Amino acid sequence: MQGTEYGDEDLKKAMASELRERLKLAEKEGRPLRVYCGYDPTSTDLHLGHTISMRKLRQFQDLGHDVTFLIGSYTALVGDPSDKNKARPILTEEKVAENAVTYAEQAFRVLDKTKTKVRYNGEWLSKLTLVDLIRLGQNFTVQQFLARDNFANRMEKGEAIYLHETFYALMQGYDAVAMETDVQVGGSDQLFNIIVAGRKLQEALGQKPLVGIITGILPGTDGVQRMSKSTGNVVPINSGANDMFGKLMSVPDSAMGTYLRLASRWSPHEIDQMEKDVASGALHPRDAKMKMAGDIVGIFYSDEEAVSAQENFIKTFQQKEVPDDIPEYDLKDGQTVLDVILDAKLAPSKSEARRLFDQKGVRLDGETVERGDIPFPHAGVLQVGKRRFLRVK
RNA sequence: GGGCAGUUACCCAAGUGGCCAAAGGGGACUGACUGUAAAUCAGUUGUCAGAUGACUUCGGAGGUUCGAAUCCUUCACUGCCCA
Repeated sequence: MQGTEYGDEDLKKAMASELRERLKLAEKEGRPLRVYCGYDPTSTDLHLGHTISMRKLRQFQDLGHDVTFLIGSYTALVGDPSDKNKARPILTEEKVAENAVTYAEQAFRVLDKTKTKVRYNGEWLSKLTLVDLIRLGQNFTVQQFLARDNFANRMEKGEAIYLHETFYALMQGYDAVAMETDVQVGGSDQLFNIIVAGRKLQEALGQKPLVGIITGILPGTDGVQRMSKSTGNVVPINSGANDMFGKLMSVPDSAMGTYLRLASRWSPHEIDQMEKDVASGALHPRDAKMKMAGDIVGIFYSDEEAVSAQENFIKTFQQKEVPDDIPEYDLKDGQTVLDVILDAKLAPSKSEARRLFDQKGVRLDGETVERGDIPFPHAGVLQVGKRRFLRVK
């Protein structure tokens, strides 16, 4: 039950003991537990936040259980109201299908491909009739839904709560039924969907209610808000080791503990020790964060790549040197510095580029370029801001 | 179906005829500093133009006015109350 977050001790105890029971039962029946976690393909890229539950799945997998990576092809059409204070725009079926393809593939950076079942919940949800849906709805009261945090908040603020949003929990609950789930993994924002909807529906339909494994929620690079694409604070898992390392280094110190606990490979004991060392001054906070970044990068890439990402980072940001692999650009006749910046998309508009010059944010081979309307002086490395580099030839 | 309130830039939000390219906050970006793309401090944050200039923007479309984010008409959307 490591790294779990129920927000309620009693619930946690109950779930832990149910899990023990369930394990015993499964052993008696000589079968592994059926474990799943669902992911709605609402964007093309998975980020670190998604992987917290995936790593839990991986643990079950390593222990020999039967793990399903469920792609919420149907639930994505509705949009989960859980993590929102706003209704999510409804995706088209084509978009969902397109996203779904890239999802599983990225998931295998964490999960064992040979032991993972990939399924789509459209498989059974598309077959439900209106009557079926109504029957499912009979198991819940409106009050139960209105009591949920997110709905209650929106209610209070006078924001719209659409009727279709309430279907989401029913759909997810039905997933559990369709797969005869023993264990469902999900973030604490899924508490209602898992513990209330899933368990209730299973019971109502004559199954043993599932055991919910509720993981903590990873904050984004701002260190406060939940990691989510729409907030723009994500650490993508597919953007390269260097980028991932850098993004992890930009996480504020205050969120380091959460990151270590949820996303690193260290045991709680090792993490406690690390925090003690930082507190006592034995370990520099910057170095602790580097260790953290290196470890997490190592999970998705390799430890070698993590080391080189770290070297790259030190070079670029601590010693302010030019990183190794940077894009190249062929200078054309008569181009000004401004032209090059716009053409290479180092700035989105002329006005913005001009501001960068005013703010001394443009350098060529380390020398500040004061204005953009001059012909490009000479070949060299053009740096815009801290992070954008271009080798101009 | 009726009544009332609302829709402002990436997000929240002020502005109720000219002093509005539009306060404030968040975010983002840049710089300084540093322990890092952390923290802190300062600046920038519609587009275009060799400055004080031009153009587009305040839900959509029309209109009144010398002049509209602000007034009127209409349409769309949201909330609340009544049914």
